[in-house]
Amino acid sequence: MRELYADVIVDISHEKLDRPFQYRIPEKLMDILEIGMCVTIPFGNGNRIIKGYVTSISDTCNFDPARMKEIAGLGEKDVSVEDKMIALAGWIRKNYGATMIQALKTVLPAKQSVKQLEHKYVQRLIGREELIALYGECERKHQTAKARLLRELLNQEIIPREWITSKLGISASTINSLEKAGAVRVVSETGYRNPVRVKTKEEVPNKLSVNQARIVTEVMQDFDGGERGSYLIHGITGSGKTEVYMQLIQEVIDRGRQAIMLIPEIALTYQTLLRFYKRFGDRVSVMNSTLSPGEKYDQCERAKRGEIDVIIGPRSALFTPFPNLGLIVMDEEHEGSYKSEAAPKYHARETAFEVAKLQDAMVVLGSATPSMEAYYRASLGEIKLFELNERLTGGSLPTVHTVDLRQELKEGNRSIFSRKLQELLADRLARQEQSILFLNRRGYAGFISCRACGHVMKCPHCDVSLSEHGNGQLICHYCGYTEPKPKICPQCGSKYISGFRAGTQQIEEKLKEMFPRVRVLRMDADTTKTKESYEKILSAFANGEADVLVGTQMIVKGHDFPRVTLVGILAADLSLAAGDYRAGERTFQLLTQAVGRAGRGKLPGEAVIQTYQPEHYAVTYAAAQDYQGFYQEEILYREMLGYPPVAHMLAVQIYSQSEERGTELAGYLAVRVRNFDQNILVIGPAPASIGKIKDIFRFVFYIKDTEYNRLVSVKDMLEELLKSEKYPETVLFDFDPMNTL
DNA sequence: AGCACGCCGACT
DNA sequence: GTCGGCGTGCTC
Repeated sequence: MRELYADVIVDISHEKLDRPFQYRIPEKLMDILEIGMCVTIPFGNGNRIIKGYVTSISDTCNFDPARMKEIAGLGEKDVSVEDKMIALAGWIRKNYGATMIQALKTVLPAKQSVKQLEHKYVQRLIGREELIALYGECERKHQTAKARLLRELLNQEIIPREWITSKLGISASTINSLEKAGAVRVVSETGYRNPVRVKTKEEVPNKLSVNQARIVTEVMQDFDGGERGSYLIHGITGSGKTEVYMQLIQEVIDRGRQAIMLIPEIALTYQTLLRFYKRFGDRVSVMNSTLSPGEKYDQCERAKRGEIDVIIGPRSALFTPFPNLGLIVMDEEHEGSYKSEAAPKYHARETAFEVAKLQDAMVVLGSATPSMEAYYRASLGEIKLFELNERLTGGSLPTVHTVDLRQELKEGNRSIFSRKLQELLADRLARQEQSILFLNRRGYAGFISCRACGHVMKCPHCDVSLSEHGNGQLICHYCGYTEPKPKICPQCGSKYISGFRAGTQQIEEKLKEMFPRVRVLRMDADTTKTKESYEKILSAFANGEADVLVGTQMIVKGHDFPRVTLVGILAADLSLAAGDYRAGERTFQLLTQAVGRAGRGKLPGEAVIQTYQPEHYAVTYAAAQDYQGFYQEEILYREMLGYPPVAHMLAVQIYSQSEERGTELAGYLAVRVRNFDQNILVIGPAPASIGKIKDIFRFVFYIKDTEYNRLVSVKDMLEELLKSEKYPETVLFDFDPMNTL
């Protein structure tokens, strides 16, 4: 008979206990117990029974077997918010692959900072006379510790506990005995800091249009009927999705429930926040990556106590422990930043469905360019679809010109601006209207190569080309390695070594050559080191301090510029060249959103899409602003090749310091998968497309199957294998990866 | 966090 | 000697 052991974390909030303890699994639980389950265990010298959670199960014991205790039984589950959160961590671990500890860390706020901000105080409960009497008694009995504390309490009615234990050198047992005698009380006063100063609430619920109101009514009808559905609002930019979200949130609050508002990190601007503060006042709070762990913990505590009704934040806001959650809204649902980059690589959309299920809430997704996943689910009827087709401001969709760059070159135009774009730019400058030039950055960083021999300057630590920066330095965007730009080619000695000048800086320079008096603002990773500078550039442009805004990805999102009447997309198809299965989707989304930037105000807009592949469906449908058309064609392609969302995919990534060991392990794991299930499709292994980052070699293989759960069982098998045969390499799992590069 | 253990001064 | 307050350290 095989013995099994379980690692259990103890349900006591204290640093010293924040680690697993190993317990023997009793026979009756042998087949039932799973990772993530709640158990009761005897703990400490008194063997008092407390609650704990199973973080892993193994057949080896790492503790003196003679002293190891047995699990007492199963604990009650799903009562408190915490238990639901831990159940959620278990679900994440199972479906995305990670250790239970990692999963718990993503779901629960950092515990270590608890004691710093949850200030505990010792408060005097008895009157002055009584205190003096007690003090005298202690003095008489030579109870020095008590006497010291009581003397302090004579001057100060309430003293921070921390100060007592450190400065006065009095231990917990002394405080305890005084508490038992009824002389003092320990109170935990939590002085919360709201990270954003609360603005006064101005009641300005804008009147909803007929279409907007219809959505709210239908969703709330379902809700009141006891149905907890999922919804997708497909609304073009400017159609007023945010108003619908806010009204839904209000309705949910009116029913005594709380709401989570998910927003991509980059769109979490002060403007957006302000709208919510104005509507919900101090009942709304923000979660964001710039908050300290302590502040994040504060927010969770406030939510738990029912001091707030709404939380706004990026994907991590999903784990806010509301006592009575009613609604999760996910704006810009297609955004890639909703997928976690670190293990567990969970997707906030799928996780939101699970959170909603656990807490009896509903999910509302919204996007101008819905993800294939969301629209596919809608087509299966799993999600209710709403369309918002009209711009509230009355602005019309821009006229789009598609320019074939090959044709331009043939006709002798070697500039980065097509003749059409030049013409329209000149026209806008003359009319004093604003323009946006958008550079599709992917693979477009100005790399340096030799014109004589073709040698490309690469980072010695990572398998990527170095980019040129303004100051004559070459930099690696993965590890930050820099070196001076060489004068001659290190390969052949030719002096004709130079960059393809096409970064945002070069565009700015070219623009100034062409229109000497043009006022340009540039926005890219260089000019927006801080969040502040990002907002500063945007508001400067909104104030009309420049004629042209040049930038990458980030200018496409958020922010409304009513005076922009021209958008130029300089190289539309560079993201198509990336060659992974989401390239078409990403390109379509980027182009649609970029085009949508033009003509947001009263003036009609125009857009120029410059491309080498004008016939590509992602380009043509984006130019026509035709989401349906794009979806139909793209889903066909996904179906044919068995890609998500029609089928599912698991990327197994192997990171190793040694090239041979990495290759060997990747090969071995792939073979094990093939043997595990003959019918499953395994692709690879191969070195990752960036084969080396910071001197760590990267390998990857892919597994495809129509059933997600089959991939989960493959992952379980590999996790088991990796645990029993300890390897120094890191293996990560990525389900339905966002990119396969 | 809670509990036992062991040290040390005080008192029968 | 023993009683009891009080700090220390451990908990599978």
